[in-house]
Amino acid sequence: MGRPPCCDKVGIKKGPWTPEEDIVLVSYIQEHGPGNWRSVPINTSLMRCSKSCRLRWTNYLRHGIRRGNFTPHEDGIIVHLQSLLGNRWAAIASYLPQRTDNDIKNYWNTHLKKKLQKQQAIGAIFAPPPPSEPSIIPVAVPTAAAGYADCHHDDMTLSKDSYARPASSTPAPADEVTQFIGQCSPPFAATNSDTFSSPDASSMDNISKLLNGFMKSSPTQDDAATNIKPSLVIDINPYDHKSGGALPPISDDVPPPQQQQALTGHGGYHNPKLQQLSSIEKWLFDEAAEQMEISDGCCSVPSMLL
DNA sequence: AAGTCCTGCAACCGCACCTGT
DNA sequence: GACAGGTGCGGTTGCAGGACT
Repeated sequence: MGRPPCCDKVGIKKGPWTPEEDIVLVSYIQEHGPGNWRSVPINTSLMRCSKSCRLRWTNYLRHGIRRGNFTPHEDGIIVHLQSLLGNRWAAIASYLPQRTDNDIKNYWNTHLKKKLQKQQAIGAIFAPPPPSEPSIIPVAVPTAAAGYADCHHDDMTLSKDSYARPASSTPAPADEVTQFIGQCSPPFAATNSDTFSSPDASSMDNISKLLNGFMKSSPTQDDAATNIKPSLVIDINPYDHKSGGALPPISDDVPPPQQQQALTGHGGYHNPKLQQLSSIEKWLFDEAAEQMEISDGCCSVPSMLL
């Protein structure tokens, strides 16, 4: 007997999610927690396959997600990590806890890749660029704070070299990642208050927006929207709000096994290099949680630089 | 103003891997 | 150890909205 498809092709809804569906999914996860995706469409009225539910949650509804408006610092991190790790978006996303792998992947494909191509073209004509010339790749914080300057300069050289490396080729050795991390020591990880205060708005905004849309689309709700919203939104993610620890990277607030997968990335479960990377990442997050203070949301700037 | 092209993003698909039996 | 089910990841696609002619 063959393995049944992940979801019946018949009767499964595809395409954009409606606010109503989002609410059903959020409500279910709020009650049962993320995971066990197979049971989600079974136990809800959602006519979606489990994968679709998981994707919707992890990429859009999940707590603590920040959307759009990538900062120059995030740009730099993504560019550099992409050069080091290749297209391991999940691994890269683990350094940016408030970004999803899909978001980063899209951003890379639509923005950063073009920037880099442009830069390469310019570099071919004007190489080497004068040090004072503003970089097309905005790696460092706008203030050009000294704390990131060290990271910045090597970013450029290393990245340039690395861009020639096919994305699918062998990722950079873990020690190269370590070096990068050591140079920059950026606040990759969100701190507690970072994640649990203002960025909450990201998730809350997501839900609020969809609720607003839902209310707008529901003629019977009208002015009741503002009254209903809080009760529905109130504790979208009961698992994180009161927790004291740093938000695990990219996890769905799930137990360690999935975190581990998120850290090691796709296909890296038994890859020694990536296992090493995983420990580096753990260290990174621990250290960052201790040292870094909050700033504007995701990639916070150390207080000393403010 | 209308039509076409381009861009960005959400979502889907297929494969790889893990886990439990 | 083999197998089946469940989950995660990366690549790709399709659509909506903006830009351009």
